[in-house]
Parts: sequence; structure tokens; C-alpha cells
Amino acid sequence: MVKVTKVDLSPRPVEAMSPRQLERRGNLIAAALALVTEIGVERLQMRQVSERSGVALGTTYRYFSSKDHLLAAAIAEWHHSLLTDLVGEARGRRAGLTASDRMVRFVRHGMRAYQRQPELARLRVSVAASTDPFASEALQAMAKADGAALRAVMSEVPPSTGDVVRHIVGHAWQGELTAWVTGRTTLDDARRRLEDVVRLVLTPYEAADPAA
Amino acid sequence: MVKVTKVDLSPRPVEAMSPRQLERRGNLIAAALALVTEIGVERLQMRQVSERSGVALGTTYRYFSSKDHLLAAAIAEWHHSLLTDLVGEARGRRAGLTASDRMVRFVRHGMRAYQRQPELARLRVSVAASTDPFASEALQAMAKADGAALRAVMSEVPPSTGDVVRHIVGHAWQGELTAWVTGRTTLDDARRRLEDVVRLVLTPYEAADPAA
DNA sequence: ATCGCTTATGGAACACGTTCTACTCTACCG
DNA sequence: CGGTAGAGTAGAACGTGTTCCATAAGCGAT
Repeated sequence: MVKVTKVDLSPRPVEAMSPRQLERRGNLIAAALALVTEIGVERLQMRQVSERSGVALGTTYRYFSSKDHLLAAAIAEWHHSLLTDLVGEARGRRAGLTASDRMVRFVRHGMRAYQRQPELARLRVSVAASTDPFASEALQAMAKADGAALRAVMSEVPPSTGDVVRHIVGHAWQGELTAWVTGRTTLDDARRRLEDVVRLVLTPYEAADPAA
Repeated sequence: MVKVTKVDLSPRPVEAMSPRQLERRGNLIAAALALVTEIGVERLQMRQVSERSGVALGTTYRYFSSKDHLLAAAIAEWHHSLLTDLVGEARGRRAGLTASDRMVRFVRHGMRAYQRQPELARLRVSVAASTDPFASEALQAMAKADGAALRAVMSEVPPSTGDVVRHIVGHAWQGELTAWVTGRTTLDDARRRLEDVVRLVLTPYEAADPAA
């Protein structure tokens, strides 16, 4: 008798994984990140990732629905730790700076981080348009973390417009990064334009009481 | 005796093509566009495109360096005609509207066009991150046309800040489109947010003399 | 310990973008 | 005209993401 209904082979939610499985998952992500910084997204192959993390190729697809999904998880992880750094930095020098100044520093440091790891910038860009639902989910989580970080940096901007401002900065960041890694602009121009955007959109809050 | 240097097989510039070649090129782009709207980017295959346009597969690659290049050329063409429409529309109702209002209408109509052709929205998004130099070139041209159109719609905004505003709107547009086609947001939310962005960034010019 | 289920493994198989090969066709130069 | 270079054609071949299959572990319930 032949099995009529196939077993579900799409990735299980992370929360439902055993420790052993979480470890495998972590290894896959770590291997992907390492390989990306070593040889670049373009040359990264799923076969390498699974080999390096000691997992069979087929099994990799039980953890990540696609290459995009794996890459999205990888960049999300890195980006998350970057954000924590940046927020920590910003928190340190809160006093005496306007929201605009703090935000400019924030994105400047962020851009520098990507400058140091251009392959990760490429990774972020290459994954941003993925239509894999699991990858989308990971990207959405990343955008949410972004939003929280930006909110922390512009505490004095009221939530209503702050929301819009966050989208503006987020989109501009992504857009300039994309333009850079695809060779449509230089990194300096991208950085400059992103800072211009921040300033334009935050100058109304220049005069807000910075001591508040 | 074996040939040591291969013949150059990268696409020749459009200006240097014979009429016969321009026609083939046009057929390829038209076939690609038609197929995208019929079956979607995801299912489009180079073999189909070349078959439908009566060109050998290998030859296709003498006109376009990659699938991305072809798709970029295709969406650029469509987007260009969309822009012309939108600018025409906007020109018609110039009187009595602020830059902000005109721009809101502009992006609203633009979004509606993509709503009517969701596959083309997907196409635009899927091609935006391409690293193929020829595709990049096409995208850069598209961005330039975008800029010109936006400039036309916000004639009363001074060039210095207008430049930044154009980048903001352009990035936000692309970003919201991306979020939509990847299922991270609904079309309504995307449209709303894009309009919010436009308004936030153009309200300083609300008071500017609309009769100017 | 043993059944019975799920999960993992190794490797073959498949799909589609891209490249290669051998051949034909066309245009032009003498 | 005949010969040659370039451009096109049909289709095989190759690489890599993804899927499939047969088999082997892992592991909770009896």
C-alpha cells in the first residue's frame, strides 16, 4: 500500500524544536553567515552550508524552506546584534543631542558596519525581495526590530508622526544600501543621502527640548 | 589552430543595433512582458521567452546578459509608459492643488496601476536588487525617469530639498511595493503609508503659493 | 528491550538559468 | 562569383537549488 498523503516537510516553528534541533538550526545559520563573509552570497551553495554544519542536504530543507529562508534568518540574526550595538551606543550619548543628531549618528554607524562587512550588505539586499513566506516572516521580524530601535533613538518624536518617520528612514536605508551594492551609487553618496533624509525629516524636532 | 580569444558575447549597446536587431530586441521585451502578466515572474522561463519571440535561446543571451537584464529592460519599459501617463494626469489638474496634494494623487494613481497589474509589481520588486551590471544600468535609468517625473509634480519645491524629497518618495514607494508583494503588508496599508510619507515630507510646502 | 513513529542521512533525480558546440545563413570585400 | 567574418539556430551540456527515495537512527510508549 502506498502512502497517499505526504508527511509535512515544511519547517517547524523554532519554539517547537528540541535542543538537538535548535543546535542544528544554529549551526546552519552560523555556517551560512561564515560562508557569506568568506566567499560572498553569490558563490554560496546550499551543499556547502549543509556540509560545513554536518547536516544532510535534505535535512537542511526541513529547517529552512529555501535558500532565501536560511539567508533571511542569517542576516536577521546579524542585523539584530548590530541594532543592539547601535542602540547601546546611542543610549550612551543621549544628553545634549537632538533627535536628528542622534539619528544621524545612528545611521552613520550602521552604514559603517555594513561598509566593514560588504558581503553582509549584499546578503541583506539580496534577501529583501524574497517571496518565500518563511523568509518574509524573518524579514518582517527584522523590520520590527528596526522600528523598535529607531523609536528608541527618537524618543521625543510623537508616535503618530514617528511611525511615518520610521518607515521613511527604514525604506531609505534599505534603498540606499541596495543602490550601493548593485553599483548604482557609491557608499559615500549613499551615506550622505541617507543622512540628508534623516535631517530633512527630523529638523522639525530640532527645536524640541533636548533635555526632556 | 585553436582560437585563443573568444569573441565578445556581451550585449551590444542599443544604439549600435541594426533595425532587424532592434526588432528582435523589442520582440524579446514584449514577449517577456506578456508572459509575466500571463503567468507571473516566478514561472517565466527564458526558454519560453525566446520561443515566443522566435529567437534562439543562445541568441537571447546576445541581447540580454541575463534573465535579470531582460526583466529589468521589460519593467523599465512598462514603468516608463506608466510615468508618462501619471505626469500627464498630474499636469491636467495642476491648478489649485498644493504640491502635497498633487503628489498624493500621483502616487495613488501609481499604486492603482500596480494594483491592476500585480505581476508587474512583482516583476519590479524581483528585479530591483539585481547585481547584473546591465540590469543595474536599466534600473538606474528607470530611477532617473522617476526623478524627473517627481520633479515635475512638485515644481514649487526648491531643488536642494526637492532632491532629498524625491529620494524619500522613491525609496518609500519601492519599499512599500516590496512589502506588499512579499506579503508583509496589505496593499491598502502600503498605499496609506506611502501617502502619509508624501504628506509628512511635503506639508512644509502646503502654504506655498499654489498659484505660482 | 521492542514496537512504531518521526527525523536524519546519502545520494540520485529533476528543473531551469546559462554556456557551449557544430552548423547555417547573410553580408560584404575582393 | 567565391571566400570570409559575424550573427543566428538547434540542441546538448553543465551547475546549483530543490525534491525524492530507500534506509538508518532516535526516541517515547508499552
